[in-house]
Amino acid sequence: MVDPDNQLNSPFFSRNSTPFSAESDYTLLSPEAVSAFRKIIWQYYEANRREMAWRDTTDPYAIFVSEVMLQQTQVARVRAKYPEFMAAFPDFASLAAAPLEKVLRVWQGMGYNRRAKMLRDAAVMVMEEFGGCLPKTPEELVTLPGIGPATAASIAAFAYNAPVVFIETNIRRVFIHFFFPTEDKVHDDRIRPLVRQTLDWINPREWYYALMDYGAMAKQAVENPNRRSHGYTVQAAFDGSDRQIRGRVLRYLLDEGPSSRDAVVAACGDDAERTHKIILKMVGECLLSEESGLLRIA
DNA sequence: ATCCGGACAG
DNA sequence: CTGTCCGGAT
Repeated sequence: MVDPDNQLNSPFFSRNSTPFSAESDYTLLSPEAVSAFRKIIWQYYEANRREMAWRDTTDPYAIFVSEVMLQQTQVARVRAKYPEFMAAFPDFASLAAAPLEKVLRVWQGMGYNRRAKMLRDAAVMVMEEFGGCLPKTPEELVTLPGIGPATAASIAAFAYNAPVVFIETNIRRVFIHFFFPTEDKVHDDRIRPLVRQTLDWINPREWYYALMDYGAMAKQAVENPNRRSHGYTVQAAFDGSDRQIRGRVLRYLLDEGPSSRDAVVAACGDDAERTHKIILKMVGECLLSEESGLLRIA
């Protein structure tokens, strides 16, 4: 599996040993590897724990907001926005009752604006279908809009200290770095059993904080191991992209209020036909609506 | 100029 | 399974 002459960053592979329990079984870690791995992660965490407002609480709403914000968004940006959002919408009831326009206004700068709509819609669903109480199991949580497998499991782990197994980018990076140091196109299906075997079943909440902090550090320390994950892709440039136009359209309507489509098209893009299509798509997503000739935040 | 990040629709 | 969705940092 591993070229013994390769210089490896992972401490788990040497000339004559691997962290796995059998030479032909790369799914079962040896007990020694499990405890050595845990020790590395815990020791790092003890010395380098990252402080975050949403780690100081187990309020399900606070965790829920933070996890949606953290989707596709780095910690630094969430840190800056989170207090403002929580002050504006302190609980499920206030978020559920808020007009989308108000939510998007607070959301500005976070990007991927559909998240803000789904977050508000999820709050409505919590109020109406779960009696104002966030469900506890990942199975129920994924039924909420904007909550996929990773976010559902994160919420279960952080709000309820549930020993769930999940993978997000920091976790993936740690496991690829330590256990697949020379492999390419590593599937999450190969990582998940290792996450399960190394999980701290008593304190999954702190364990996942520790894993994520280590993973965030690891992308600075070594060439990002996630480039060797199966799903890794390089994104198209932002400049000149549809995403950029969408961002402009939204900001224009927030600044100017309901406007004619022509005014928005003129202000937000060079190619009128293209901008038109983008606007129509946003209407299709119920981010915008159009009535009596005026385009507005839905 | 390049990098980073989960959900969802087609 | 593949393409789409944002913006700040570097």
